[in-house]
Amino acid sequence: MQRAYYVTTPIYYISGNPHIGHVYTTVVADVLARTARTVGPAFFLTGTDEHGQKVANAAAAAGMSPQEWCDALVPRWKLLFDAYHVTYDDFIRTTQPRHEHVVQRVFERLRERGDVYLGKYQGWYCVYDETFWLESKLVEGRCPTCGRDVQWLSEDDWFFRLSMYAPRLLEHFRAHPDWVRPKSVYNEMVALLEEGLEDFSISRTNFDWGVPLPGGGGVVYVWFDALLNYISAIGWSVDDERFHRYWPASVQLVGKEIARFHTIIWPAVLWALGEAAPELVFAHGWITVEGQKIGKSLGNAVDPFALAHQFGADSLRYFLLREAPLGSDFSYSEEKIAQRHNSDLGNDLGNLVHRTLSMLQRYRDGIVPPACATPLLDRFSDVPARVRSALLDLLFRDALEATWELVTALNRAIEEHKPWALYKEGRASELDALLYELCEGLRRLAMLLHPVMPERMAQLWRRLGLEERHLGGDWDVLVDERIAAGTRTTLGEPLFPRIELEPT
RNA sequence: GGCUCGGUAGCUCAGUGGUAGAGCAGGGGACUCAUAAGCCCUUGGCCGUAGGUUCAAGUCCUACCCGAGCCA
Repeated sequence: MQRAYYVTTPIYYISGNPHIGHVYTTVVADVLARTARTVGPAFFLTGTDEHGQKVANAAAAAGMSPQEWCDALVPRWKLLFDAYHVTYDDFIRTTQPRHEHVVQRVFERLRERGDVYLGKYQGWYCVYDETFWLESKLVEGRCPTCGRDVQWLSEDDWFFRLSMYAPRLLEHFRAHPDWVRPKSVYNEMVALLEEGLEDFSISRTNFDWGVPLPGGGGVVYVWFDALLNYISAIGWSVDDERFHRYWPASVQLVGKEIARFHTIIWPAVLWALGEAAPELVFAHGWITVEGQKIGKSLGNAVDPFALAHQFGADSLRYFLLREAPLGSDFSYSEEKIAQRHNSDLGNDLGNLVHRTLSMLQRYRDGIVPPACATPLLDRFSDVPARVRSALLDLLFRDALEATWELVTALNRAIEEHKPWALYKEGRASELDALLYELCEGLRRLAMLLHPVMPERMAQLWRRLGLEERHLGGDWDVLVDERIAAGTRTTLGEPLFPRIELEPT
């Protein structure tokens, strides 16, 4: 049985509309999945987190049942991911029976094993954040994170014996210093573990929009329910062979605010079930606007559909991967996007494509000349391996910089050999050789950049007269194939037309 | 209050105790296939501050300042 590459995003809480931060996480996962698929089988999971009081409240405010509310919002998320060319293999919703079934099975398993017990849960509760607070944490009697009023709750809930797993967690962290990235998050989690852990409440009785506990007595706490999506989607306890083809996950992407759930609670739960911890949890930073976190309460959320329309989804994908450091916050602006688009995509890459295909059209009727040696490309023969390994290691900036070495080299080759002069002087074989190498170079660029800019690179692939089904295949095979003499190319409009921003 | 990560060119960031770097932006030049693009050359640095260790510190140590976060 071949192990597959398994990448997950967080499931997105469906109390509101998606913003650019959700696009970011999901696009990163998509690039990983697309890259992994060039090597072997891969599975990319995303989805929505639909339980909890906040969803119930939002639905009530809209005059809908919680399920109606979720059903109405899910298509918006799917449309957004489609708009950004995201190729998830599965989209899980925590209200689906397949998920609820697994959640209940997990609870039963933990109860059988004695990993949960019934205890008293009480404290000041913030409905908005769905969090209990100690008296000492309140700020002027209000929620310390959102400033809203809190209410006193006291209920009998099930607790997971998280404290019992602290030594094993610490041991796991020490034995796998790279399993949580970036390092800052790893260090913080180790510090938490060294302070010791409290047991974790996994059920609620104060509201009912959640997975019912088997045997009654409330619902599963939304956070516990949500974590289990990563294994319910791939058939835990339902199809063991399928489950173990994917688990443990290769990469689980999370926002830094939920690193704790994914690197402390999550592995402990998995161990309680007899399963392994994920291989890597990567906590990414936030996309901010002028340094401010994006949020509907701040009124600074930019419509991600509008951004895709304005700049092109692939340009946005490129921008986020090239410019944003994955492990820390990133302040974006339309000026930055336009600048990256114009300099890298328009001037360097797009113009290279256009001038090459234009000369091929002018001098050779758009037909790829006879195959010949490609000494320049041979000098860059290590680029595909470097790009692939950087992408799979989540070093997107490195991957793109390595790719641009090839872009620059091809632009230089044109200046150096001056095909317009070769043409005028009738040096046909030299002109053929140069044009052939340029075409083959473009083909490799389309291959290398396809995970990042799938739509634009598919377009380039078509203009090169290549069969689209080959794009996305094994890079080693693709490199060996080379473009065939006689292939008919098309010039077309610029791939990345320059963007001039309106002065504000 | 304790802790973590960061502070390097106008911007985004690399940097292994051994002559401070890249890309973009800025300035200049030659060219014409091309999206006024590309190519060549180039300006630009108290490496947050102050001490210390060392033959030698952006790099190691201490304190402090600023930013982001975690914990109490």
